[in-house]
Amino acid sequence: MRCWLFKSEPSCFSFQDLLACPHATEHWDGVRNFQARNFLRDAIKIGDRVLFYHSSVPEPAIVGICTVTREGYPDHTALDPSNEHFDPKATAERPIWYMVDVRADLPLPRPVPLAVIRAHPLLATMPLLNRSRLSIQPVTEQQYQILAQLGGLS
DNA sequence: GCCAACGTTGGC
DNA sequence: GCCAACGTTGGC
Repeated sequence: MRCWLFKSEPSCFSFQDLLACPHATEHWDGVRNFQARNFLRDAIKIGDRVLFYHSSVPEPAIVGICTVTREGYPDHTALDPSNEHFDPKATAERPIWYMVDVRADLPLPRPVPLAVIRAHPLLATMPLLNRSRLSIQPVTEQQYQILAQLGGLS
């Protein structure tokens, strides 16, 4: 099972916001980092698991589990001049930026704080800890199992 | 508000 | 293609 971690500032879009969407499904748009774009466009597949991380809050933490419901497709917000993520270099023919759709599955019974992740030897290698700009990042199966257990699942 | 990390831009 | 400057993210 492939697994990913998606970061979001809850003041912008929270896990609770995702849960409240119709069918709990929403577009994950607005990503403007090439490495993250490559994951969205090429690597993330339907059915992949996603850990939802809240950043820029007093206690940053992984707070919920999601599933990918649609694979990478052009991020239309890049073409909309009125959108805050507008990119004048993007065109319909060469979209540059991509997004996926995700569905919220369940909140973690016990959110896993960043401090706990940092303190765990097998989690301390996660890009989360030293790649602050990477908002979409891969998680190994082993890391996922550890995080699920720390989060109160299984 | 400060600062570390690091991606992007642009001059050469 | 190198590298300095700059901008952004995000923890604290």
